[in-house]
Amino acid sequence: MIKVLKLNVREKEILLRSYFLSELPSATAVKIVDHVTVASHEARDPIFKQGEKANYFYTVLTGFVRLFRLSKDGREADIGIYGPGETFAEGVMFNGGTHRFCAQTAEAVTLARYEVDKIKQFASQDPAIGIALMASLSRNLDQALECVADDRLHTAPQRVANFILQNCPENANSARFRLPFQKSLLAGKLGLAPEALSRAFSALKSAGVSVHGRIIEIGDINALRNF
Amino acid sequence: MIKVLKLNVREKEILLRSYFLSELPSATAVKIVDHVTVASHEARDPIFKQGEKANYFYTVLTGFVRLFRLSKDGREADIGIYGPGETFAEGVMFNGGTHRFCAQTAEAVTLARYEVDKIKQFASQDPAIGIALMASLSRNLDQALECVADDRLHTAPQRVANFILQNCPENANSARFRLPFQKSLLAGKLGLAPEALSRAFSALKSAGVSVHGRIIEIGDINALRNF
DNA sequence: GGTATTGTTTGATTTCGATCAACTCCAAAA
DNA sequence: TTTTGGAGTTGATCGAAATCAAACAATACC
Repeated sequence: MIKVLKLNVREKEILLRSYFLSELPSATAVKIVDHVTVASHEARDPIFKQGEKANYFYTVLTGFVRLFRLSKDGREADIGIYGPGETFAEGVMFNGGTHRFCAQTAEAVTLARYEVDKIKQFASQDPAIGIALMASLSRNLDQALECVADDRLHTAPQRVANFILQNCPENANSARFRLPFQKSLLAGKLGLAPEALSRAFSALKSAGVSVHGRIIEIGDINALRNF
Repeated sequence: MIKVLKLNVREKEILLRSYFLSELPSATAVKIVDHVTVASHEARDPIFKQGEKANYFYTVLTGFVRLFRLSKDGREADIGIYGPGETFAEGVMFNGGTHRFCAQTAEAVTLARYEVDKIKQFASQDPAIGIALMASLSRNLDQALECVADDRLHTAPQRVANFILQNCPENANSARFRLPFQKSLLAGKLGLAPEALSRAFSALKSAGVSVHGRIIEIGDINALRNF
């Protein structure tokens, strides 16, 4: 069940700090925010399906969203997980207006929705909007290319190590953080079966990684870099 | 060895028909073309390396270019092959000005080079230029996501079948075409070792695919779709 | 034309991760 | 408290593709 609402103050703030809108002069950003609607989704809700006409693209306000391809035989492959402040499906503005992938909430989620037609119109008038959109597209493109390279070069434990390192500070040599979502979601993001993720965590014990529920502790960050 | 030259008439035409510039009103496209330089590369030339400062992005005029990640231990993973009319590395305009990947020619190649600073300036004045760049970014983003999904969902023979189908007409049920580049390059593009590509072609014999050098013949396109 | 070099195929072996099945753990509901 | 269901782990097996090695084909070079 989706509920469509107006933005509250808190949501406006998140949105203005998002990767997309934070690139813009604040007057421009505020103007765009005025045309945004908020959609509130329950866990496991479909947001759109591949093949559907695309009327919106989205920025996540709270929660996490899973973008995936559904194959003929019903299997799903994740191609991206998007969290607060991240924008997804902006590509539909330029690829014929049809969604190429499915999107689903991983949990309860609130989304900011941009109407494709309106934003297109804004972008054709103000170059700054195009530039902000390009920054978002570039970011997503880099992440996708990074993902291909990571899949092709690294084993499961190495990919998990890379993910952990992205959540560690640069300077310190030990760290601890909490996974922001379920392990099964992380497994999908890394292109692994849940069993393989579990085994990868076990393999990383020898590199000083210990896992308690969603809490990850890293004893020696440098050791992990060379795993 | 790189040679930098001015554009000749033929090259101008290819460029104006490229995915990037063909989105623009022709007056605008011509203005941009005036600021383009041409670089002529030999086979196996590096174009740029990951970590380098990025002064240009590129459209291929002739030949094929390989974009890849180089891992710590010296292995390479292809993340994209770009041919005539295709633009690559436009992302550097928005990600801090550093190349995240390596690019190398697969054979003798001529490239159109866009100066990042100049195009940024143009884009900040004319919204149409930003829109054309977004179209190019979207295209590359979609391809990258498609690649992740294909890697994760399909076996080697299925990925090869998909590639073949992309080079077949929609309507007919048999076809024949010539690979535009070496099989080893195709293997890399599909994330396979050359041996695996060879074996995949063998496996596709049973689906009516026969290979003679670079010539691929498909007896029953529909059969291939369900492989 | 012959020879070196590079690209491709084929065979044997190994490794990684998927899959299937059983079990543990935890949390929410009755 | 007991029960139920979902998430995660562990074990055993299987299959796909990498790797290593060698033969073979095609091409460029002298």
